[in-house]
Amino acid sequence: MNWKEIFPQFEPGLIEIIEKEAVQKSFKADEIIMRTGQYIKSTALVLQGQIKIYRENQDGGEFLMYYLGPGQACAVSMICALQSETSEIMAKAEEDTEVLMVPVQLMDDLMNKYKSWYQFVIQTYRSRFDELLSVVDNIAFHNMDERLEFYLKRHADKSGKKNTAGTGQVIELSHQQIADDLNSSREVISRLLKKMEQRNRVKLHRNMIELL
Amino acid sequence: MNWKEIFPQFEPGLIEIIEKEAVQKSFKADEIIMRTGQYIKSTALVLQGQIKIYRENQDGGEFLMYYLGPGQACAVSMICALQSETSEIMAKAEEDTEVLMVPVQLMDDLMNKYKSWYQFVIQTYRSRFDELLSVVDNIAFHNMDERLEFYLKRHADKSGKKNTAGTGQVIELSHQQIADDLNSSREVISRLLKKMEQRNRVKLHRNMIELL
DNA sequence: ATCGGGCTGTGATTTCTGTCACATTGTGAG
DNA sequence: CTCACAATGTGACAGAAATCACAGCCCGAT
Repeated sequence: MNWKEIFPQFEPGLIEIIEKEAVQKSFKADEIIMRTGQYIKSTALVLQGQIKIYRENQDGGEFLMYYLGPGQACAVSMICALQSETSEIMAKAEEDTEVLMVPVQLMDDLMNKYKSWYQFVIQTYRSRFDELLSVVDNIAFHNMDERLEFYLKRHADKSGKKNTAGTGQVIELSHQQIADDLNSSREVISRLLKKMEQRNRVKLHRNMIELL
Repeated sequence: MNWKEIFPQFEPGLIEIIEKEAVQKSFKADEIIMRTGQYIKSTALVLQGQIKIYRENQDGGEFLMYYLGPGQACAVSMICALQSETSEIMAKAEEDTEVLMVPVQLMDDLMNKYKSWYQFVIQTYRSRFDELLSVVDNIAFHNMDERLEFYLKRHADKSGKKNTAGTGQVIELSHQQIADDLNSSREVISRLLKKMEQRNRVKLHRNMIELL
């Protein structure tokens, strides 16, 4: 795949270095790309697919923070980079995904030499930071029903599937998967979805939710 | 006040520019330094005191995210900087505070010319990002009792007041103020504090809490 | 077709948190 | 000292969410 089209803003010299030093990797849907506590050896540039970034706690709970799509990169690894530290987050492939792994040793050098890389890093940080701010908003100020609506809308936007009639978006997830991402329980999500259906916001099917 | 001691890592050229272009400002305790929605004209470097950074929602709720102390800077303003945007956060002086205001127009230039500034920005982003991750942790995975303990410990560490015997830390806040910072209600905080007192974790006084 | 396992629906119960109402206490201004 | 007011204590209640228990349903493998 021609990754240069995904990052058209990169300068020729930068492209050359990445071409030489980076490794392309593939991940299947649901495969874990980076675990919490793992050492960070490279920064991931997403070429194709979607990656979900989670925060985990000690006793198995996980909480979805945001998505990374083509043209985006993992902010955490760009900065933790400098001092070979361990990851504070977990990354999981949402769909089959193609990723370009750039060794962290290059980070400092790229930052200094290539304006387009520097711009990219700054912009990545800014976006991720803003997204974290909305995440805080969501859990600090909103109940589960509103968080669920936000989750569904965002998922639909990111995965971009339409129903056959083209009249609405479609989400192919079980209630259990949604509950996991929101660090809630299946019953709560089922009940809230039922209420949403009664208000004509969604239509429920097995392993699939239609947004109206 | 000699601010160069607070930022000893800055290079001579950088110090010179800041000396020429930046303005020093004072804020009284509880004064609001930056409001949500306000245009960002400068980045704040904290010289003295403590600043609290809040996320606000539409209906008057506010939620404390983290503190900025001497030698630290507002990450948001360093990045929002580039495209003269409005602030996503609110900053309030916790104590009487001295701040150095650096015009945002300089940001790009400083980043390119001064390695020590670049390092500082990167490090600032990294720290703030990590702090936001713990914030998410806290509200996503913990109940109010644990969040309260975390809040008290952090406040005590940042303000650094000791009791007369020197046997513990002291927090000079009313229950209402704590409730506001945690986006909770006074009664809930009062009750949880009572429970903590029964477990000998704190000793309660008027406008003051002793950590044991 | 049927069997079994993963989804989904639903009631009952409990815990946590927010809200209202009101009593009590501490403290500083006069 | 006394008064006013802010801070704190507490009971009652409501709603959100987690948990447990179990029933019914869909769908693919055999």
